[in-house]
Parts: sequence; structure tokens; C-alpha cells
Amino acid sequence: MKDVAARAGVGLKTVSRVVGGEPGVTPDTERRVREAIDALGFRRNDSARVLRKGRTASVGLVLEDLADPFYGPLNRAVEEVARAHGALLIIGSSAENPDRERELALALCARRVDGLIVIPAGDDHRYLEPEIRAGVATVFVDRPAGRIEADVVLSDSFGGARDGVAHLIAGGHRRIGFIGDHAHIHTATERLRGYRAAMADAGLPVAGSWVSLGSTEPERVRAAARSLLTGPDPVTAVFAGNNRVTVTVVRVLAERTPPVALVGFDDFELADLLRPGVTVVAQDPATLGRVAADRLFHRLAGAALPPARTELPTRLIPRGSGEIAPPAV
Amino acid sequence: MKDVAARAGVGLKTVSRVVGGEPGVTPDTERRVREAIDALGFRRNDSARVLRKGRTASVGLVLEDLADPFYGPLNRAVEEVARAHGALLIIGSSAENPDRERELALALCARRVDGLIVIPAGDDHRYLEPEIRAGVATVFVDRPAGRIEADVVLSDSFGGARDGVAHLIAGGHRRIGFIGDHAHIHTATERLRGYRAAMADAGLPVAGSWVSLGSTEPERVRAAARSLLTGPDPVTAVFAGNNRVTVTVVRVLAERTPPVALVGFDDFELADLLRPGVTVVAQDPATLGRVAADRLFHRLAGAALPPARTELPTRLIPRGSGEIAPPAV
DNA sequence: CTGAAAGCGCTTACAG
DNA sequence: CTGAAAGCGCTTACAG
Repeated sequence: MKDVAARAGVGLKTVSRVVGGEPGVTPDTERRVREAIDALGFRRNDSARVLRKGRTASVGLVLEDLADPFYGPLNRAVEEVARAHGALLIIGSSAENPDRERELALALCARRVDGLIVIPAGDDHRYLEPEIRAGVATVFVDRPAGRIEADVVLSDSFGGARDGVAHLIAGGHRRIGFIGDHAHIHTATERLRGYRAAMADAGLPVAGSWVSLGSTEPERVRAAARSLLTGPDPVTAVFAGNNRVTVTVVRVLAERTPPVALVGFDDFELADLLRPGVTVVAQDPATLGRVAADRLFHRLAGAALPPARTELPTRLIPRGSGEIAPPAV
Repeated sequence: MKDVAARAGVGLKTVSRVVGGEPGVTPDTERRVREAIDALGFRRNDSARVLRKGRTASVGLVLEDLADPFYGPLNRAVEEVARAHGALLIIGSSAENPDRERELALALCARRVDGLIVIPAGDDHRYLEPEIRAGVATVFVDRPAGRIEADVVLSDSFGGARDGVAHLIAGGHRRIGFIGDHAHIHTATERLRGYRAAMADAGLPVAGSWVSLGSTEPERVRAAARSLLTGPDPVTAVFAGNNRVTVTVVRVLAERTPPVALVGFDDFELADLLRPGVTVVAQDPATLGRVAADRLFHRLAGAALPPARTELPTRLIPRGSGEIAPPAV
């Protein structure tokens, strides 16, 4: 910039004005400056700008997994809102690892992102308190923040699971299994709670062997599904706790006669093309992301809001698998 | 940092040493500095650091669409490699819009990312020449760079499509349709070229009405598929140019008797669970991303490499839909 | 082992 | 309309 100013025979500030598109420069001066810029191949350094201005026009997103189709629309919605506000998005994935989440979130803060959106992997976010106090707007999405007060945007996992299981019960099922994610994941336990609530509401007992929490790896889920179906007290229907579980359960059930009913939490592409179509409790991940990002930029715009929890409703989509009747006794 | 130094009664440089983990500080001094840091809630500002050091330890990724399942593994692979090199990833999506791609890439350069990975939306990348000359390592992935010499990593679209169509021909088909993406998208025309090559190799004519390029929107694809199947010279098999096209064609074909054969470019989740399973020409998007990112960091490490083009092979996966025989005449 | 000075490349506030 | 000075928060030489 110094070189450009020298070459154009103007002051530093004038170059800054031209580059920044500020008014108050004669067309002639501007032309000289632009010529110098082109001749020297000058490119403004935004890092210096950021240092001086305070704001970086960037937000950080600590996401779970870039390749998980469930999070695709959520991540995209965040990116779209950021873009609409002229902010760049700096991302990193926690891969479900709390230490990695922490390391990443703090690295983003050191880069002085204006705000932070976190899909929590861990359940203790006190490490972010100093950052939030220092002015980093922070919103948690898909799962709640742990041990701090903060904005949270998530789906109604409890209600969604309860509705899905109630749907199976209404179809005549009395022995229903539940296969979910690890017990330390908030959505997993909320959905399990919904399952138990629906069963209790109908006055149905739940055998210990009907509930299986753990990894969503296909092997683990396959084993869990088989054990639900073959025990002394086999289930006639399965409720799957998330998209990854559902897909594996579909594979297991495809081989069974008589057919076993299935309702899965989370919608997924082609669920309607399978035979039978897969009945699901659908979340709206794009809205989850959009609401979280809107909240973030609302805060960045200066709104002094108390931390709030936003819970989005789910929607039951019957497609066939959840309407399979239990075998006649 | 100034405040910390004052409070600890030491020089600025000593604080810098403690924060940066440099050696040459007595344990006692270090303790005093750390106390001051905690008391004042000091957090190092990496922007200032970047300004002074030259390198930002960040790379930019201009991606196509965060929610497209095909790109999920590619994006993730890039993120993983960046993370392994201690770099953060700054992203933005072009949404297939060349202007947006350009704006985004230049914004990332202004932030002084060390390197740039671009999934091209446009076909003229001369705007990046000054940046590359100024030292921004740049790698293009999935599609080639336009009008500049640069590193490119992509799949063998031509060969993959040729193999897929040859597979249909080997199964007895002589009238095969092609439905692909917009003609200005490089992979679309390469795959069309592969289709024509396979037909020519077998001495088969191609009716103009059998080829349809355009948007991958379901409506457009559905109309194209129906027209291929109902014209005066209806096809007995369809080759779909990418994952989005394939999924829509599957829906159309599900309603047809006699069954129509289908081979799609790109694998997709659950392709094996559909009835019939969908035969595809599979790319390896994760490897695409990993190879591109490796190349980038190789350059960043100082390797003076000439621009290279890396082409990854595809793999035909027969699952049923591509093995449907043509109806007996 | 420790620190004072200079500077990274911009913008802010002020003066002409 | 234009510019010289100061400073954003660090690190890099260099000297003690």
C-alpha cells in the first residue's frame, strides 16, 4: 500500500480510500491510484484490516461431520446466513470428540471470529465462558450447551420419539424395541425418554432387553437389532434413534418374515423409494441451522438478549414401514 | 498483552514467550505471567500474529454445496488433511455460480489464506493468476481449471461413462439414452463424450432425441426421462450423468413395465437397498479430496512442482438395474 | 534469562 | 479533496 501510494504520488490514506471504496477522491486521483495498484499487483491484506477494525466478519462453526447427510442442510443453512451478512465461515469438525470440540472452538476464538456456532460433542462448555464474556456471540445447535447458560436451538427429540412410538402402539404393537446412539449424547437419551413415555402412557411394560444404546456403527446396530428380534420375548416393531441406526435396521429387517414394523428418527433421502417406504419422525435440519445463525447475527447486531432455548417440532411421515401390523397371535 | 506485562512486572517480549511456549523463561517469571493472564482474562489475538508472521495457517475451500451428499466425503477429506497440518479451513459455497466462485476465492485470498482448494463453478480462472503468482498455493478438484495452468485432481469421467454404457451394450441394449447436467459443466460433457465413444465403439447410432443435457432439477430430469421412453424410437436403457439425475430417473423407472435398464454415474447411499439395486459407475470423492489437499500442503511445504493433472479411475458396481435385459423384439 | 525498539499493513481521528 | 501521525496486538531482530 505504501508502494502504491509512492507510485501514484499520493498519501497512504488516499489509497486506503480508493481500495475501500470510500467517497472523497477525484476521479483523476482515483485513476492514478488504480493504475499503480494494477502495475504493482497490489492486493489488500484483510488481516491488517481486521486488526485495526476489531471485527473480522467471520464466524466459526464447530460441526460434527462434514459427510453426515443429516448435517448437510444444517451446515448449508448456516453458510447461507453468514454469506447474507457478508461473513466468511471458518469450520472444523469435532467428530463427536469433546476434546477436539474444545480445541477447535478456542482456536476459532483466538482467530477472533465474531461469533461461534457449536454442534456440541461434549457436555461441559464452561471453557467458553471467558470467550462469551469477552464478547464472542455463541449459539449451540442440535444439542444443548453443558453447564453454561447460552442460546440453544434444537429439535423436540422427546416429543418426536414419543409420537413415533405412540404411532406404533396405535397400530397394535405392544412389544417395541429401541436402538439408539451412545447414552452420553443428549438427543439419544431424550429420544429414549420419549420412547419410555409413550410406552408408559399406553400402560405397556418395557423389557430391559428391548433397549439398546451405543455406537451407531453398522456392526453394533446389526447385532442389537438381531438380538431384539430373536430373544425369548421378541419385539414386533423397532424404533430407531437416528438416521444412521435406521439405515442399518432397514437392512436387517429386509431379510425378515414376518415383516417387522419400523419407525426411524430423522428423515433421509430415498426413504420413500424403499419397499416398504420407511416411516420416520422428521426433523428440519435446514431450519435448525437457519434459526441458529439468525440468532447469532441478531446478537452480533447488538441485541442484548438473554440466553434462550428454541425447540423445533418434528413431523411424523407414514410411508409403510411404520404401518405394518403385528403378526396375529 | 501490554496490560499483562505491566501487571506481571515484565517486558512485552516475556509475555510473548510464555504465551508462545518459547523457552528461556524462569519458572518463577512464567508463574507471574500466567497469573496476570488469568487475572486479566487475556486471550492472544491471532490476527496480530498472522500479520507479523506472514502465514495464517488457514486454507480456503470454495465448495459447491455443503448439502450435496456427493461432496460430503470430499469436503471432509479436505478438512481432515488441513487439520492434520494444523490449519483451519475457511469455506464458502459457489452454488454452481461462477461469479460467486470468483468473489469467494478472492475474498479468501484477501484474508491471506495460505492455500486455496477450488471446486470450479466457472470455466475461466485467470482472475486467480495474480494470487497464484503472489504465492497462494491453489489446487482445483473435481473439475479442471479454466484458461490457466494449475494443479487439478479429478475422476476419469470419460472412461467411467464409456465403461458404464459399454456394460449396457454388452447386456444387449442398442437404444440407450443419456441424461446429464448442463453442457457448460465439464464433467457433463466428458461423460457425454464417454457415452458417444461407447456407442461408436459398438457401431451403434445415436438418435438426437436420446441425449438430454440440462438442469438436474427433478422436474427437468423427469420430463427428459419420460420423453426418452415414449418417443417414436424409445430407449431400452438409460445412462444417468450424475447422482442427482440417477435418483430422479429411478423414480420414473419405478413405474414402468417392461423394466428399463439404468446405470448411473456416482454411487449413492442405499443404492444397493433399492429393488432392483442401482448399478453405478462409482467415483471415490474422499480420495479426490485427500489427494487435492495433500497436493496443496506439499506445495505449501515448499515443493516447487509444475502444475499437474491427476485423474482417478472409476469403478463399475453392478447391482441389478444395469443388468436388466432389453425386451425381446 | 530478559527487555526496548521497530515494524507487519492497514484504519482512525484529526488537520489542512 | 487530501495527507501525516498514531495505533490495532502481536513478533523479530538485537542488545544487555
